[in-house]
Amino acid sequence: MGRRAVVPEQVRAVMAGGGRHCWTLAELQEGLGALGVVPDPSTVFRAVGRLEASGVVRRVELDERRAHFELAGEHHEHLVCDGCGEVEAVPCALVVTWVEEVRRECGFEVSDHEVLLRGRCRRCRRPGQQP
Amino acid sequence: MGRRAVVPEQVRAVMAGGGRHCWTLAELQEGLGALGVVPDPSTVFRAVGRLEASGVVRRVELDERRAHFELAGEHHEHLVCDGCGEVEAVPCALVVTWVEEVRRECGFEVSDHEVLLRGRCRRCRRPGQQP
DNA sequence: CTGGATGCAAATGTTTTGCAGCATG
DNA sequence: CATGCTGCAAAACATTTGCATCCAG
Repeated sequence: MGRRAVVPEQVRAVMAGGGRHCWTLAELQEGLGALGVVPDPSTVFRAVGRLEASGVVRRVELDERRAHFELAGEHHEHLVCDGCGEVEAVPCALVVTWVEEVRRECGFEVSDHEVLLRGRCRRCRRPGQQP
Repeated sequence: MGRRAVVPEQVRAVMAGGGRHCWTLAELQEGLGALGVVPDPSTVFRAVGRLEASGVVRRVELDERRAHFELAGEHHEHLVCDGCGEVEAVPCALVVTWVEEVRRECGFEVSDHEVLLRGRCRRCRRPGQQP
């Protein structure tokens, strides 16, 4: 019964394959285009919505203008470079201690965290390469 | 020469006075209304823009739907409660050590940070008060 | 047939800009 | 006067929804 959903799996493939840590809807659509698929924006929107509901994809609060998503299994903290705008990632580890302290001192039960660090990446810190 | 800008200072007053940690443009306009001023949304937008440019106000990436702002001097980390939606704040301290480690291990020079913790606040953890 | 995914178009909500008017120095 | 803030209106932009269609079981 019903039609089989194909776009969500393609979106997942794009996110797993690309050299990007987090994706906007437009970037996902562009990535799908590279696979020869050109779905409607609303279809991408709904596909990501389903992936998010099923826990495969995670919403990331990175930029207040557009939504960003990443694969849920790949959670990491984000380093946004003021120079080139690239988004690096580092695995989250130290945050755990911070979370503990918040629970103890504020009575706040943390279930999810997001760390955003802005600054200059190694490349942009090298002189002669500033954008 | 020129007209003296009045709205930016009023916006600043609202942010300094209210019991809120960060403000959307709409919330700022509402706050201004409580002071008897009802400027146009675009005026609030430009006022915040000026305050941000002059370093008085800081943009906070909290929700991807609307922009949030806080007073630059009052930076803190944010605790967003999944229950009531309230935004608490804790002063940032431990983040410094984390920042150090990122610089050392990733070569990333951090100039700004933002920590977002989601979970349940003390009140919402108490049974019988879940929204 | 039936249920669900998809495309198209339009609604929504917020941010952003263009332009004319006006107040202030 | 000349500068630059302000309001009004509209544009721009991304998200979200309604509806008709199409496809697989």
